[in-house]
Amino acid sequence: MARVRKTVTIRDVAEDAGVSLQTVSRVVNGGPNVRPQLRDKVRASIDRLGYVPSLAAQRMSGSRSYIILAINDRERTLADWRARLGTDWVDQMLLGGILTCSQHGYRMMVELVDTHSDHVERELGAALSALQPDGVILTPPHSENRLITQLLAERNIPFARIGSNAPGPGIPLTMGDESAAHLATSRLIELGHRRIAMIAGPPQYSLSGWRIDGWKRALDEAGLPHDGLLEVGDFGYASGTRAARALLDRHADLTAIIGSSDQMTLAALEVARDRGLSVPHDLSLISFDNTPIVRFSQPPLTAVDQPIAETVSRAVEQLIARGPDGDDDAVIEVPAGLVERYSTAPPPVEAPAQAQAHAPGRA
Amino acid sequence: MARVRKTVTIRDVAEDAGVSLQTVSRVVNGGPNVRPQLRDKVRASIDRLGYVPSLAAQRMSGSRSYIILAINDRERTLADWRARLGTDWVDQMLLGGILTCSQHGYRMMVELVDTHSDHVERELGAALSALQPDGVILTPPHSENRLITQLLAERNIPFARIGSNAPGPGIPLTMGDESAAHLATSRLIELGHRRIAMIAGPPQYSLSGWRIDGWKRALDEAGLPHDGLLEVGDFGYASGTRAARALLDRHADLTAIIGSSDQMTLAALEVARDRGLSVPHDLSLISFDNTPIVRFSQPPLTAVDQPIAETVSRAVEQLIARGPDGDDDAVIEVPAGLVERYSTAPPPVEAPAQAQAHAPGRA
DNA sequence: ATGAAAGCGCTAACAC
DNA sequence: GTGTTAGCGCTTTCAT
Repeated sequence: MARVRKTVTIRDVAEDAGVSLQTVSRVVNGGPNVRPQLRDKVRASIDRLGYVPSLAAQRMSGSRSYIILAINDRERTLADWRARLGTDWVDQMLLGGILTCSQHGYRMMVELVDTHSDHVERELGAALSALQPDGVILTPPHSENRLITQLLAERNIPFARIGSNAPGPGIPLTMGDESAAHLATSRLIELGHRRIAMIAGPPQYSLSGWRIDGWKRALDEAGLPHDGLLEVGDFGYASGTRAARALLDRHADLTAIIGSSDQMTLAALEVARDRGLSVPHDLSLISFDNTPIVRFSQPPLTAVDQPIAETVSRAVEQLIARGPDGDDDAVIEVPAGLVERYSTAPPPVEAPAQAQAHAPGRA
Repeated sequence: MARVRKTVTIRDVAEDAGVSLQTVSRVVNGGPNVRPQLRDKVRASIDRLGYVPSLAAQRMSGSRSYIILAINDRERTLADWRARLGTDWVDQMLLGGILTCSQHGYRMMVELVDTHSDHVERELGAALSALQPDGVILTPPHSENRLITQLLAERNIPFARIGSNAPGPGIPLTMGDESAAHLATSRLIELGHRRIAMIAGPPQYSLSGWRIDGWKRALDEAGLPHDGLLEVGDFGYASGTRAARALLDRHADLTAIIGSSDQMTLAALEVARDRGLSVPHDLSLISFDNTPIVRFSQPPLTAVDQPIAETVSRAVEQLIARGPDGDDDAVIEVPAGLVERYSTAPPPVEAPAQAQAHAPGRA
């Protein structure tokens, strides 16, 4: 049994280069006080031996762990993965997170923690103790969970709150939900719509409120009404169905709906189809999220695109740059964009015909 | 500035319980030689203090790192994430991986490494040195990359090869590609098809060949021809378009195509549409992968479902169970299933009408 | 069945 | 500028 090739350690490099451990360490970490000549020599040894510092050892010696931990809601994430509906939130997080982390020599790990559970603290605490991350990224609905933010603050671990702009510890980042909703609503108004409804997300999410605010503001600015035009869902398909039905029942003159999630908007599309309403000719739809499937619905949905990758990337940068101090004040806003597809058009000239028979699609 | 609450270490527990460090360690790791009485006492202290061992320290002291590293092709993965086509390969890996890892007290990390690059060794070597994972999961095309498997074998790190059944080090796992292709083809034959083409994946992927084998076997068993009915793509959309056109040009009597990826099959669907061929009435289509979007095409595609989560889960279990030894022999096969949707039907009674005008969909 | 001692690979603090 | 010393938190020996 051939002896397994031992791991190359800092000691090997030191010997090879004929210097002390400390010098190697300094070179590796770009520390000062190393003569260029020696530095190059050490570098050469490092390359030749293929030395890479052990994360564990670095962590042990009291320096950083070089780990950023991204925390997602366990229940929702698992449900998304299992449903296979193409929700690519986690993928986009990884895209932004892994790339930016690796640029700084960090790694990103993802952890699922249950919000609803009363053992959030245990769960999260365990992850923190085991991993000892240098930074944590919180996503809704964790971003504003007091138990979580307090725990992080107590342990003095820098963290980012995505989808939260509340004061307090942690770096707040948003995707400009108010502006995005305003933008979407304005676009609809521009197209000529006067009755624009919104299916909002659940109130536990701050961004649900921001989107309502943006919608209302655009309506107000145009002197348009919004009473009775708001329904609240839970981001899920079924709630979208309920909401769309209620809205359509209540307002015969409704010509546009903004849904606060793809699933709810897709549900609205289905409700419209059931009622013989053509989208976008009788009813315009704008969605939030812009997950892959809205490009494949009939018609493809106009949607507000959440810049998740970019936001996570920014969060990582902040976490790494700021380190353990806590200048948490300015909210970082990464603006969302509006992707226009085929679910938006000018409203019908007359009120939409009730259940007009229209060209049958398949099914 | 209040002193940050120090991390709870094994020493704290030892003091609290009035025992030695070693005893605590034994309790934590389920070691033998601890009186139940003492064990309970220690456990109580652990709970009270909320002690969780530091991964880094565990790793340092020569025991396991409790990390499983999943390695994906950098280029392809980033392309998928950026394209936002709903490819959920990584999500499914995480679903299977994270859950199974956490059941055993492990964590999963994902790393992107570039196959094509000549610095595979450096890239992968660096990740291994930094992370020192207890196990590695390779996915195609890495699974059969000699540079990678050799490196892993040399370093004596247990690894799983997903999508590879070659002999050699590493635990081989497949998703039964031969059987799946056979199943899909048989189903088509059962429906009455006699001319069944295949658009295969690139030859660098073993599974491309297996799928061809399964298709041929089913054809042979039914006494059906397969000459001229095979085209090779690269899994991408454009290659699917090319292949479908070639196939349709060559065989006026073609009534079914099996595509070795969703993108290629979706491309075939588009080609059929362009030629006025109705799917499934003129042409049946079966896809491989079953990513979310094939449920939303018109019509939704019948597809072979790759049990990625389950396969990764099995890989993790093997890695953890086997440890550093290497009984690498039996191929573990996690069978794929066939999800029947609406792209498959009996072939037309006559040869399909050339460019028959059919009900216009949107666009 | 339990404890004491040594050391994993690295960096911070302090010499020189 | 560079080397030496001490420890990080844990698990291994090895005693007892």
